[in-house]
Amino acid sequence: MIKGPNLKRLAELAGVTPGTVSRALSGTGRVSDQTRQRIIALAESLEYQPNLLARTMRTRQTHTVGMLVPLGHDTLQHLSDPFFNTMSGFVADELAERGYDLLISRVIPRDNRWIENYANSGRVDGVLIIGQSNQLAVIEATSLRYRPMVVWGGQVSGQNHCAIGSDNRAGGMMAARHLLERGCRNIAFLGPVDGPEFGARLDGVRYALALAGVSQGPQVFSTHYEPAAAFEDALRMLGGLAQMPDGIIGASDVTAISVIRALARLGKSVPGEVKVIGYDGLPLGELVSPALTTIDQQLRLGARLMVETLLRRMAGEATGSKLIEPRLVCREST
Amino acid sequence: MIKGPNLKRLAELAGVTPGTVSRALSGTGRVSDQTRQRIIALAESLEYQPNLLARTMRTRQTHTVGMLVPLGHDTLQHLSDPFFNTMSGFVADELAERGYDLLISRVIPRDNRWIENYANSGRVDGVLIIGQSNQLAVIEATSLRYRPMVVWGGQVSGQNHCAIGSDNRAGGMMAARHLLERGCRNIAFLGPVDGPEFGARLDGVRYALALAGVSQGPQVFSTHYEPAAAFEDALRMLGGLAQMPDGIIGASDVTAISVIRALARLGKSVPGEVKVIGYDGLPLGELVSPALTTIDQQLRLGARLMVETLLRRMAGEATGSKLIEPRLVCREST
DNA sequence: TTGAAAGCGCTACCAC
DNA sequence: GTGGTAGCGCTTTCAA
Repeated sequence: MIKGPNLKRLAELAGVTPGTVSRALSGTGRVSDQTRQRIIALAESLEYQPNLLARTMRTRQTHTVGMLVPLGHDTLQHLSDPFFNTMSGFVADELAERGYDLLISRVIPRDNRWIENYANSGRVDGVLIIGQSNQLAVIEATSLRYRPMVVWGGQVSGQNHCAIGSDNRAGGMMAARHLLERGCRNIAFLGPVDGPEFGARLDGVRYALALAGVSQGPQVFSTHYEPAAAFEDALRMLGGLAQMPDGIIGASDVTAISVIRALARLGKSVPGEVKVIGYDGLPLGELVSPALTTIDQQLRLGARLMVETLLRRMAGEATGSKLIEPRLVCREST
Repeated sequence: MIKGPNLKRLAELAGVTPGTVSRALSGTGRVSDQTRQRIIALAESLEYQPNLLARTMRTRQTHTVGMLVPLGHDTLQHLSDPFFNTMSGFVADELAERGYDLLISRVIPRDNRWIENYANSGRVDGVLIIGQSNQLAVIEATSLRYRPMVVWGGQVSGQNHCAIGSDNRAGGMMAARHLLERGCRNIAFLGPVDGPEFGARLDGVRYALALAGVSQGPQVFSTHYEPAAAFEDALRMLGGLAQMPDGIIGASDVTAISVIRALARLGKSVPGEVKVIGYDGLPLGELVSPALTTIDQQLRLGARLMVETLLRRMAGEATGSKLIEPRLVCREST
C-alpha cells in the first residue's frame, strides 16, 4: 500500500491540531473559512486520503451492507448461480446509488449464531440474507435481537423477521392458469424439491388446476438445482415418459431453460408440442430462444425494496415485510 | 447492533489483561495451558466475537479484496450484466475458499487516482479491476506505485501492470477457422465496437480469413453492449441485408445470443441457414437453445488465476501477467 | 508466563 | 474558532 499522509501529519503541516483538520474536512463543527481553505488545499496537494477504517471505528458506521448466503450442506448453490448473480447485481446497483458498498460473504452455518457473529464483526451496518436454505429458525430467532436485517423470502403469519419477496403461491397459480388458457391439460411441475420456494409455488399450481376442474393434478418431477444436472434430470425424466405433458412449469427460470433444452434434444418443439413457463423473471430468460415465458418476481424492484427497507431499519425505523406481486411475462415459450 | 463483550471486558472477567486474552485466543505468543483453556471457555460461554475492524486496524490486514468496476461515461455496463456477473461470482467463490471476502464497488473515475484512493481507504488488501473501460492509462500509471492489483485484460508488450486474460486475437482466429471449417464463406462480425476486446478479436478473425484465402473480409456490424439493445440492433442490421451471412461471430456471448434471437425472428434457422459462434464461454451459453458454440475464455480458471496472483502480490511476491488459452467449445449453434 | 502501555487513524467532547 | 485529550477494540512490543 502506498502510504499517504494521515490526518495527524496533515495537522502538523498545517500547523493546527488533528481535531481542526477533521472538522475542516468533514464540514461539521465550526472552523474559520480561512483555515478551512488552507487545510483543504493542503489535503488536496498532498492527495490526502482518509482512512475509512479508523473513521468507521469511531463513528461505528461502515457504509457497507453485507450480503449473506447461507450454504446448507446439501445446497450446492454457488455465488455464480444465475439467480443469486442477478440478485446480487441488482442489490449492488441499488446500494451503489446510495453510497453503500456490498460485502458478499458465503457462510456455512455452523451454529445458530452465524448471523449475529457476522453482524457483530463490525464490518457491516446491516445484513441482507439471500437464500434461507434451512436456516429459517436461526433467522427468525436472530430477528428478535438484531434489527438491521432483511431477508429475501416469503412471509408466514406471526413471523417477526422482515422479509421481502414475491407471493409464490399467487405466482404458481398464475403460471398454471396461463398454461390452461393456452390449452394445456396435462401439466407437469419440475424443479428442485428442496429449493426455497418450491412448495408454495407448487401449491399455487395445484390450487389453480383444482379450481379449473382439471382432475389430473400436476405431475411433479424433482430435479437438481444446478443447471447442468437439472438438464440431465429433465432429459432422463421426460425422455422416459409414455406421454409427454403438453405444459411444463419450471420451479425457476434456470430449471425451465434446462427443460427447453431437454425438449429440444428429445425432438419436441416448444411451444408447438410442449409449452414451458419459468419462474423468476431473470433477464436471462429474454435472451434464450425461444424466449422464456415466465412469472416475473420483479427482482430489480425486490432488490430496491430490500435495500430501502434495510437502510430504514439501520436508521432505527420499524418496517414491515413486503410482498411483491408476481407478474406474467409472456414471451415465446408458451 | 447487539453489543457483545469486548476483549477488555473479557479480560476483566477472566482476571487477566487484554494482552493475555489476545494471545490466548489468537494462539500466538506464550500463554499457560491453564489460562488459555479458561479464557477460551469464557469466550465461548459469553459468545465473544472479536471486532474485526479493530483487528484490521492494528494488523492492517482486512482479509478483503475489492473488485472495482470502472464505469466509463458511455459504457452502460451494469453490475448485473451477465459477463460481469459470472466473473464476480467465480471470483467470490475463489476468494471464499481462501477465507477472503469480496467488496464490490462500482466507481466512476473522476480523476486519475481513483484506484489509489480506493486502495488507500484501508478497506481492502488488494484490488481486482474488471473491465478497463477507458482507464488503461490510469491503470498502468497506478501499477507503478501500487502493487497488489490484478487486472482482467490482455497484455501489451512493455506493460507494467499485471493482467490475466485470454488471448483475444488467437480466439478470434479460432472462431473464424471454425466457421470456415463448417463451410461458411460469407462471415460477419458483430458486437460493440467500443467493447474492451473487440479490436483484438476482430483482428484475429481478419487474419484467419486472409490466411484461408477468403478475399471477402468479415462484414462488421456495430451494436450496443446491452442485451436488449443488441437484439434490436441485430434485428435491424441483419434484416436489412440483401444477402444474409452464412456465419456470424459475436464479439461476446451476450451478443451472439441476441443474434440467434434476431435470426429466429427473421425466420432463419440456426445452424441450418446461419451458423453463430459466441465469445466468452459463459455458462449461460449452455442453457440457451440452440446451445451456443463459443470461444471459451475459461472464466473460472481466469478468476482463480486472478485471485491466486493477487494473493501472491499481496504477500509481496512479484508476479507476471498470464495469458489464458481460449478454447473452442462446440455446441449446437454451428 | 503475564502485565503494562503504546498506538493504529480518526472523531468527539470539553475547555478556552 | 481552536486546542487538548480521550477513546473506538484490538495487537504487540517491552518489562517484570
